Amino acid sequence: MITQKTKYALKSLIALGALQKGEALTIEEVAQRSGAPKRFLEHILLEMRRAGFLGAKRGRSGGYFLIRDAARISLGEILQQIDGPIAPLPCLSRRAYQKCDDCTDEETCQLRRVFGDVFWSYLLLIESLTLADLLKTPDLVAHLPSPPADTAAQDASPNLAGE
Amino acid sequence: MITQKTKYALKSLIALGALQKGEALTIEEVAQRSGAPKRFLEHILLEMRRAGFLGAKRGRSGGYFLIRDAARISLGEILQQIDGPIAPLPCLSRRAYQKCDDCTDEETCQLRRVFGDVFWSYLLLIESLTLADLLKTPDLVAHLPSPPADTAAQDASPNLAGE
DNA sequence: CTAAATATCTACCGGAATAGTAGATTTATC
DNA sequence: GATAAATCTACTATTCCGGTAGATATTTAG
Repeated sequence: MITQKTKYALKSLIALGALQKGEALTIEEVAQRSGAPKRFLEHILLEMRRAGFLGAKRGRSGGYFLIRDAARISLGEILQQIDGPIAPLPCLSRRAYQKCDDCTDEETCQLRRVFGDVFWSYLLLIESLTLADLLKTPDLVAHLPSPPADTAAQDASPNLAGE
Repeated sequence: MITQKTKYALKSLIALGALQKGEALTIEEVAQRSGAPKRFLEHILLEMRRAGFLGAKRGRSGGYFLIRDAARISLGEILQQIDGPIAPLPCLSRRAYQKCDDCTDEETCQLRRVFGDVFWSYLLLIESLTLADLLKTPDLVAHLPSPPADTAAQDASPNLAGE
């Protein structure tokens, strides 16, 4: 599960990404559009400003605005900035690498090997998706009978029934 | 991050999967081989028995043993049984579906769309990996100069540097 | 110059989840 | 019948998540 905080962050980025150049939104306005509690959102927007996604202007008529190209902000980068390290095992994170306390030999650890593969393809995907993808409006032809993601999920693989 | 509990569960399954037909291990023995605290492991093994992965024999000379073919137990199934629903959003889980409280329209929700894609390919991968893959011994040619998973990760994509 | 509107800083807090521990009980074997 | 094993139920300490609150700094409108 992604955290509520991340949800708010993404919704805020979507709201801010939809603005014209030069426009800005106050925390209050972002709160309305994202559904986040204002005082909680303060922390989140501040964090994203420090992460370099957003700029802020203080004082009257101030607000937040996107300062990086939406197509250059990857989903992976956002998730990392908000939730911290995303590797399935500490020994697979480069930014926050940590030896697993019990692990005797990383080179032969089966868990590391298998989760390394999983993580690698996961990373590849979330690094290739960007805020620009999140900004794409659910397009006009969205309701055609052609295979949308979730029905495809049900049909293609019966034993995925769990999730 | 996968939980410590899941780590113990996987290590236990690896230990039990390496046994010959007819053999069993006591909790104590599994604890030694997996590194898990014995009293904690009790819960975990019990859960996996109830999940249908393991069988147990009580009384003197009892123990736990694998009752399903390792090649038929997917990584995804294990993760789900131990940690519960694994979907990134409640509205993407079928077993534990829940409408996101704030979401007005699932069909046009950008978060749902994007994370649906991510989740779908993640599922595909972890459902195709099995306990049998975890049991493969780190093979004899493991230390060749050919691209292992982690160095590949560094080279192929510079801006994955974060994790 | 002053008031108001804004972002920013620091601290705290309740509930849930994680990672265990502990005691008592049942079941099978020697 | 003693012993060794799984099983059941309950409790606990710590950390993380999702906030709330108060005070401060900065800018603009009047």
